[in-house]
This record gives sequence, structure tokens and C-alpha cells, in this order.
Amino acid sequence: MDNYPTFFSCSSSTPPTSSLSLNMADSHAYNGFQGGKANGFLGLVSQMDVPVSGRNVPESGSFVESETDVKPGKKKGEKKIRKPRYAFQTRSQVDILDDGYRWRKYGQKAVKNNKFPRSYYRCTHQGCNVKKQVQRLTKDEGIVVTTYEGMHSHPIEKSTDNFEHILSQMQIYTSY
DNA sequence: CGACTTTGACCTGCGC
DNA sequence: GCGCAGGTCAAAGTCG
Repeated sequence: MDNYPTFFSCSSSTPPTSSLSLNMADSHAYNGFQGGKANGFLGLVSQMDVPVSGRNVPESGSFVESETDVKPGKKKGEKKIRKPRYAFQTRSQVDILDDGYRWRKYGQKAVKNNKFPRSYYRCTHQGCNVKKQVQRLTKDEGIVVTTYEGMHSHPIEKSTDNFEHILSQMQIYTSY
């Protein structure tokens, strides 16, 4: 289901912010994530409050907050913990967006209605349970959708120069 | 040799 | 209940 209830709050015609100061590398940036109260973060919206009737084709816009079920059922009787999930699109030639953290790939799946496989990564930092999915759009193979799940519980591991470059690309894309 | 990727199998949820 | 699709596991392979 590539149409998990995402909706893109920022349309291409209305760039949400002119000065995108997204800094996932810093721990205080988590607050913006966790609270979901966008602090100028690309019109971050909470998915749960929105009735999803019908599908929203991700044509434009770039950021989404949604929730996901974690724990497929490895441990029975365990409560389902829902972790917030944050997806954004970037225009990039490469799938691997180096955001400064170290990721280990743990799976890859072909998804329906998409000729590109989706890759699953997990943060390798001990005790850090953050996951991300990387997927390219069939519709526009220049766009990579990265979905983050969970919060990093540790500082970034290397320079974010590269990530800032990515961010600048996001900016370019969202302002189109 | 350790860290990481690859890849098929397995599990679970969901729609019919 | 069945089948499909998404998500995860884990063994084997690869690389520095």
C-alpha cells in the first residue's frame, strides 16, 4: 500500500517556508519532531486528525507525519506501540541520503505499483531503535521518499555537511 | 575479523 | 478462510 494515509500539506504553489532550518542532527530538533507542532518545519501535520477518505497522490509537497504500527507481533500480548513516522521527499540521484547517522540495511522489498524496491534501514547505534525506509517514486524517479520512524536517542555521528546539501535540494524541490 | 549488504523465507494484517 | 502485500529475520556473502 503505497497510499498509506499521507497527505502533503505543502503544495508546490505554496512553499511553506522560505528559510528551512531543518536540523535533524541536533537533539533539540527532536522536539519539533516529537511534538509534531511544526516549528517552521515544512508545514508538519499530524495525520491522525485528518479523515483520509480516498487517496492522496503524492504529487508535490515534501513532508508528512504519520503514525505506524510497530511490533508486528513478535511478542504476543504486547501492546501495540505506535511510533510517529515522518516521511519526506527529496530530489536526489542517490537513494542513500547520508543524514549523519549510521544505518544498516535489514531488508528490501518490491512494492506494488512501484517498479523500484523499498529499502529498510535501522540505526546501528546501540539502543537506538530508529528505522527508516527509502523508496523511489515510479512516477518520478528523481524523487526519493525517505520515511523515518522513531527518534534518535543519541547525537549525530558525523558531519552533517552532506545532509545540509540534501536539505538545500529539498528546498529547491519544494519551491517548484 | 568485524561491520555491513543481500536475499529468500517467514510472519502478520487486511481485504475479499 | 484465503491470498496478497508489507515488514522483519537471519544466514550467507562481501568489503575494507
